Amino acid sequence: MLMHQLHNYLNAYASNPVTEEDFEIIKSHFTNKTLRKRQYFLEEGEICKHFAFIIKGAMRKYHVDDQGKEHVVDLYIENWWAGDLESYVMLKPSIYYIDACEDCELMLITNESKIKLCSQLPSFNQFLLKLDERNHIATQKRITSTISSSAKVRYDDFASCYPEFLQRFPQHVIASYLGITKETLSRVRSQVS
Amino acid sequence: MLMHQLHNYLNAYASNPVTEEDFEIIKSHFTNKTLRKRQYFLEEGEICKHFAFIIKGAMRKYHVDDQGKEHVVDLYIENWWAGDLESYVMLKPSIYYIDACEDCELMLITNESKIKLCSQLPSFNQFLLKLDERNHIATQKRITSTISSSAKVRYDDFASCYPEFLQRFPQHVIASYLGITKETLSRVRSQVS
DNA sequence: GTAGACTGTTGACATTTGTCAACATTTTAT
DNA sequence: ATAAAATGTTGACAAATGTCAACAGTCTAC
Repeated sequence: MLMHQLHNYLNAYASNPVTEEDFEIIKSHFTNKTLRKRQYFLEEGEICKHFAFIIKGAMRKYHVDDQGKEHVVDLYIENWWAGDLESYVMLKPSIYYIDACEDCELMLITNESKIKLCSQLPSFNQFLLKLDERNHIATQKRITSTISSSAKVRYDDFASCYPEFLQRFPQHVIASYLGITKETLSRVRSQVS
Repeated sequence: MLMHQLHNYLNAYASNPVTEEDFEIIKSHFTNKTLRKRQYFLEEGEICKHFAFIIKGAMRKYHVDDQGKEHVVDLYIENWWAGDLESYVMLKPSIYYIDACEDCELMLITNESKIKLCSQLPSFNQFLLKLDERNHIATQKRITSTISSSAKVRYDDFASCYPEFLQRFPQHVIASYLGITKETLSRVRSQVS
């Protein structure tokens, strides 16, 4: 049963293990969903009603600008969370698309369920705090890298930090995530490090 | 007494107001500090023992690369928090500098105090969660802008989003925050919007 | 199995941004 | 009061990256 993957994941971040009973409570707040490759989880203009815990598969979040160009903002694989927080908590129409880059198995949770879970289980609340912390740190690093480094250095950093992502996402998606064109990425890759 | 500014700030983010008694508890976990312009709050290699709530003044966080160049990662003014989360929670030497861009009055809190406060007062925990949420959303927008837009558009967005910052920080600091040189910013500013 | 989409590479050239140097003003320290 | 540091602008040129077009290989849907 794939559900236990979330249990393992929670335990990896909790200060003390999540009991079976607590996990039953947690489980009851989630629903399951599968997505085929290239299907949307969220489209621009929609409200992001659920956050998705990825059991299996890969997804990306991107923004389409006024010239119709896609800009990849986030990449997700197993054990990550996908969603648009601003839309989720403020009930605002999202400016992002989220779609599946591989067939996906997801566990979904609404904001109401999340809030209920947080008040019911302080450990779940703590877990979310830690997650935000970790996310904040990673994002800070990404910004530092984006404003400080050349395309080549950014790619090399990305490749050493997330080697698995190179196998899971096509190059033009990674290029967009790094804020460069697919042509520049192709050229940068052919240079020796 | 400047302390009440923190109280107001907490109330602005709490789902229900913080009582006087609760605020006394909160206050007891903070210490005061003043910084003169250009003094360091944190230097590279140090562990960030405190987070600072800014009562008055302006600060910046920056990274110095191998070529000795400064890259501004964050700008802070009144009612913002300054610190390096990664160093703070993991007790790792920081790679950042944080210094005062104006004379500052700060309220400091250690990580132990923060943790204690969170378990003592669930409302303080909730408050931090909301703050992280808000921060996450702002950071997401910054990344979207950085990877998607030209120097001119990034500056215009910044100027309309944080007009006050233009008055409080010198141009070369803002340029660095936007990931461009001061010369490019100077040229971009002289173009009509 | 075939047509069309998706992916990745390369070349020629354009555009954006950076680099370096010079200079003028303003602010700061003594 | 004065020298030094910080700030902001401009010009000439260089480097990085983007744009557009052509092409080839792979995957996908029917």
